[in-house]
Amino acid sequence: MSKLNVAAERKDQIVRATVECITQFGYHNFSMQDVAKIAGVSKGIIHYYFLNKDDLMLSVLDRVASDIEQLIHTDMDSSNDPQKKLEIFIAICLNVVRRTKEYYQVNMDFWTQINQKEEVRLIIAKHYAKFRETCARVIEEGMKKNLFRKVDPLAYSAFIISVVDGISLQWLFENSAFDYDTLARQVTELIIEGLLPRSKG
Amino acid sequence: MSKLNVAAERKDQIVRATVECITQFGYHNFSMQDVAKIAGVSKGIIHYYFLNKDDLMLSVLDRVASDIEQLIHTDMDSSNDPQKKLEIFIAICLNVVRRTKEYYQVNMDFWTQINQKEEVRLIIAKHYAKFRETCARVIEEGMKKNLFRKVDPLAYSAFIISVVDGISLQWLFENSAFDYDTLARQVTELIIEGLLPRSKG
Amino acid sequence: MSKLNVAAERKDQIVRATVECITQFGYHNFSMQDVAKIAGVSKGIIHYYFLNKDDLMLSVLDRVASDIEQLIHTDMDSSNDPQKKLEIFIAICLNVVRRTKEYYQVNMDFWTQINQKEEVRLIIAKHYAKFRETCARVIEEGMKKNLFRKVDPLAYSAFIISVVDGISLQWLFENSAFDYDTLARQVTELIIEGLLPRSKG
Amino acid sequence: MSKLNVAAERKDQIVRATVECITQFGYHNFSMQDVAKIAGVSKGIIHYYFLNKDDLMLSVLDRVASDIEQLIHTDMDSSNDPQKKLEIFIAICLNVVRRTKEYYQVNMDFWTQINQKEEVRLIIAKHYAKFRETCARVIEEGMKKNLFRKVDPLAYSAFIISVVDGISLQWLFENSAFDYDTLARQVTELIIEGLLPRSKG
DNA sequence: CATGAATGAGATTTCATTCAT
DNA sequence: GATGAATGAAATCTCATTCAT
Repeated sequence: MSKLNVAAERKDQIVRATVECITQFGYHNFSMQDVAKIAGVSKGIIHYYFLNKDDLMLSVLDRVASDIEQLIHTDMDSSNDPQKKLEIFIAICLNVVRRTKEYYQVNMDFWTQINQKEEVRLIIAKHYAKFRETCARVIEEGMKKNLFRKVDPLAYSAFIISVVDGISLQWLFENSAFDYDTLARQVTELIIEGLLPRSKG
Repeated sequence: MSKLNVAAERKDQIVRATVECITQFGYHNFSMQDVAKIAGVSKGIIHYYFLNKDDLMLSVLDRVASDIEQLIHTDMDSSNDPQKKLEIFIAICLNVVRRTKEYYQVNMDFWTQINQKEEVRLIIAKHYAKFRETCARVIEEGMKKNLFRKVDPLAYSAFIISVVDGISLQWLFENSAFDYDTLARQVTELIIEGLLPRSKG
Repeated sequence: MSKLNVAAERKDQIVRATVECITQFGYHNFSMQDVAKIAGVSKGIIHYYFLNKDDLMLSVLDRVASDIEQLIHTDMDSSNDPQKKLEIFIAICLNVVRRTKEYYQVNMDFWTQINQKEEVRLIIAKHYAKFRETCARVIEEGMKKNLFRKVDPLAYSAFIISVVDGISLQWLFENSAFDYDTLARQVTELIIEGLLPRSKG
Repeated sequence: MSKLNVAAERKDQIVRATVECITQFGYHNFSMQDVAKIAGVSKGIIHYYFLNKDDLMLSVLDRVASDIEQLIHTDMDSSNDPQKKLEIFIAICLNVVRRTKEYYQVNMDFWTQINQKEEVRLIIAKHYAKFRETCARVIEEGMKKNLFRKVDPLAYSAFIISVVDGISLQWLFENSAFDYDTLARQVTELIIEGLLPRSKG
């Protein structure tokens, strides 16, 4: 393995260990020592690959965000029908919190940093912008094909993402508050209905 | 001032200083010393009134949650029309994050604790349950008056709250991502539309 | 009740509460607050009656020491035979640790202070001197009556007290290390034997 | 120096500094800071080598106890005569408090912990059990050789140790209360006499 | 590259003592 | 006499970061 790959491998190893730490001990309850132990490396080497803890955390954020993104893109390309695509998008987003509750929480942990660390805010903002973009392009496609009525694609995307985030949150707080699958079906229907051309009264 | 009031006053003073600390330094970046300085009291007295930092934080959560609740209830009672009431509910919720961005963020900071501290999770869950309940009762009223179509009131409430939470979040991450007022109008319309009786095709 | 009595009563109340605290929480693990709560008085009043915590502790030492002393004197006066008297003395001393294990431990807790607080050392020294004196006077009486052989009364007293203290200690460390009553009988016999006139070989 | 030795050396350094602190400031009147200063290391490193203060204290107890033990064993093996051996045992024990007054006091300081910390009690109990064992084996040897009369070896050992502990204590409280050497000779004689076969009257 | 011993700042918490009421 | 709110010093312990090896 080349030197470059060794470095990449080590960094990955450490980032994964950090994610593990966050999910296991909580965002603010783990030490570099914990990361080192789980990664199976020495404490010193972490500071060789990462400037400091903040730097490491930013790498974690990047990793978590792109993992979720990749998840979505992979599945969405399986259909050509805009409505189907949207339904898949919503379904995947709604499933993230259930399939990888920890990942969603790690992600959420970073939200609280936006006020103190502009860099974190920027990454999250970029991430959400991408999401809206992805969603908006599908809506535009549907509008072009006259399958959807005329709406502001980005605004409607923000609406869609709001719903999935909001539902995920409420479920995290109390997962017996409602039947997740039923609610998922209902909100998907509402979202799609809102896009369909209005029948003349 | 009577002794009883002194205690209440002091507790309030400390809780307010803590909120100030969270908004200023971040949830995990302030010390009891900071609270003491901002509250204008000694470090020791905080532990006289609060068992420990956790206990203090729970008081802060309680305070923030009930402040938001009160805000909503006060304004909602100004109308008798279910649709109007819902519109007010949505408007207020959507305004919380803008009028008191700090409050919303402090509130959000607690979300990340739900995995580590069951007590925090329970308080937040209770808080959201109340919100849904408030919302659901208005929907039920609208259904009874045949103004709304038949829906599951609690599920639809979860949906409404999802939207306002999700929009608020995205706005926090990047408040130039969309025009807040326009989006607010649009999602309100979508939410209300989803409740209105369907016109026969 | 006169003012003087009120003061004495309060002091007694506080000293007793302190003894309770030591036995319950350990010599160094209780606060003035604990004393106040158990005594049923306010924290402030303790400092009215006692200069500070050290002063209070000295009162406790006095109390504990004289309680044990009184216990011994009361029972020893029941006989006139020097040998009987000594046997009673030994029996009572050996019983202190079993009847009031806590008292013996509180007493012991002060031993560790002798290096830091001369005043404590003096009180304990005085206490032990009294013990030896008490014992020595009985030995002298026995010698005068030709019941005991000629020994140094104070030295032999030190020996007697050594035995009862040492046995008590070992029993405290592990009360299943030996059968206490059997050992008590044996050492008593040895002590008395050591005092009896030697049979000519 | 190898890394393994560095750790051992550092631990030893810290334990010795702690003993120094106890003798100088008293068992409960020294801080980790004090230990650090005397050991010439940083505060942090103590917690690197010892889990916490309790852990450090247990190491100190271990150290003190085994030091005393070693002292005894070294000297006792110089004779083969059971009576001589016992006399040496008694002499050494009685000398510990004089030669290393501090050591004896540190040891004593732990006694007061037996009620609060079972682990401490167990170590002390084990320590005393060893002492009795050592002593008992010599007595058994003397009995086998018909030099001593028939006694319960462990019980008599408890008696012997009682005497030396008790004498040591009284001397600590007031070292002018009696002439130590004279008393030492007297009690040794009494102890040995108690073991010799009784002359028929 | 890699280790882990070492540092020292800083956090939470406890508590004897004071003092206004 | 009596209260208990308030203080502030001090203690233990954690941990990111550095650096000699």
